[in-house]
Amino acid sequence: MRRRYDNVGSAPSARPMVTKANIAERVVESILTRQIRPGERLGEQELADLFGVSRTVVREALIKLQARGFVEVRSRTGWYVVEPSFDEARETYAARRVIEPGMLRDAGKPLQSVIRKLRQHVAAERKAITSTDAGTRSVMLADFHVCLAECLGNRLLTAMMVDLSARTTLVSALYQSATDAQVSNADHAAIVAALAQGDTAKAEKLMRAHIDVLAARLDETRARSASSRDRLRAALAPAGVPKPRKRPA
Amino acid sequence: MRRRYDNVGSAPSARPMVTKANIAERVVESILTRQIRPGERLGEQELADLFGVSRTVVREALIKLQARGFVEVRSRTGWYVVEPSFDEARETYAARRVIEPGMLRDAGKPLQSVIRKLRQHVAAERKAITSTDAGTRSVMLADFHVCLAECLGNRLLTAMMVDLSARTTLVSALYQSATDAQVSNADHAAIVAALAQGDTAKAEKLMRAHIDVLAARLDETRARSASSRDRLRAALAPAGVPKPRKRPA
DNA sequence: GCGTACATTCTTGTATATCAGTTTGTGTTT
DNA sequence: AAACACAAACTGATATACAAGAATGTACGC
Repeated sequence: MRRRYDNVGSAPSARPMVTKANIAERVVESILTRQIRPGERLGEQELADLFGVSRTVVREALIKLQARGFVEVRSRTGWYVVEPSFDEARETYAARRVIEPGMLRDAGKPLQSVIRKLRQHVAAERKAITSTDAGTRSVMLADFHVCLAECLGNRLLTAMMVDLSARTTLVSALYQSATDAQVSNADHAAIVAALAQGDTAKAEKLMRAHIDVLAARLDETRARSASSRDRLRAALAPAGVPKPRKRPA
Repeated sequence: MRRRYDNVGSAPSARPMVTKANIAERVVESILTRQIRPGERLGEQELADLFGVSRTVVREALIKLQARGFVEVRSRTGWYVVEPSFDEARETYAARRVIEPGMLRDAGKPLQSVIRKLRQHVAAERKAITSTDAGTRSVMLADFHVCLAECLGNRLLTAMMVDLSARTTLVSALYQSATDAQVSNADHAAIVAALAQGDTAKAEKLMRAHIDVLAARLDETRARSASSRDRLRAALAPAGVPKPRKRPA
């Protein structure tokens, strides 16, 4: 029988000793990389088997994610990644429009080290854009905003930005086509530049514009959901669309 | 044996059918009314007995509260209401300074019904001030900020403000003496007035000043904690303070 | 008297068992 | 063939059992 702390110390790690924090983290990561889409089902037993723990641990992880607004539970039916409504999608960007420029406004003259770190991030973004992996790319772009919060040194706001990032990814999966990474990267660079020269007002303005551009790309008609119901509605469009012929026999 | 849904419909309610949402809600309420102080212990079994449910339900409620930053768990020792550090206290106000004026900025010209509701709230505050109950009073004042978020119609930001309110209460319990309700109420009134005449810029400014006043009242030396360790440090001051004489016997 | 080892108790952490609602498949009836 | 009734399987919700660690009280050795 496998002991509990197999992988502590120098043990060659039988299995990675999964905790509920790990599970929650992995789910959030998968949301960010779009490996998990809105509406996707996350069964307790399924995850328990996958991670090799009891349903209890999985359940507690899911409850945490529920509190952060990433999943919801339909009683005796299943856990599902949330599918923000179009209204909620707008509210997500509205919240970011409130918080992010606000952070910059109160930033003061950032330290040299902060500027450096942000520049590094923007450079990393640029490099990532050439990479073929669309997942990495969008994670990188989203992470800029978290990085910013982190750099400005408020843990509360950073946590909020982490959650807003993931939520934005979900929203984007539902209501936006692929975003232009080049443009976003340029925006980020401009914001950092303004910050570097101490012009927080300008940085604030740029950030607002940046978010508005993103929000403007919300497309209500898109809504290609992964949930059975909404996906159905999209697939079984009531009229106008040419349907494939019925199979002869 | 008691059936599960005794209290639905017109049943005279054997017991109130407590869910984990109820428990979490009650704890937050108690934090807001300062019936529960930072550092206070919340044993799983204790709460389970109190609410008449199993530890499982209590535990899940606590995990939710943990995700919202209200409680923390020390392994195999117990759950405790968080005691924000002085830095975290400042960050709490910093976050509010970012979010609340930002909300007002993006508010646009609020609807007449919104103005009315806010005025009602401010009036209710004024009335509550004369009440002797200090708990009700501070809950009311804190709720203004939530009410504002709610009125401006962003559920995400509202949820954030709810959590920030509770957190502010905890911070206040640790690092602030009783706040001047009169002043706060007047500030709120002024903000609503500015909002009513469509001057969001002014409202924004007033809000920033209001929060700054609150934040300025943070007193690091105060820190009268309920946690054993910190309370000890305060009680057993190492030197300088006159100590009561030893008992003769 | 003092310090340490040990045992007891208390608390959370994890797993399992049981309960109850939802969904879905099937057979029956009309 | 369609509608309905019913039953079986599946899933989360809750309670309980047990394990493991932390804190504390106690007895022992010095």
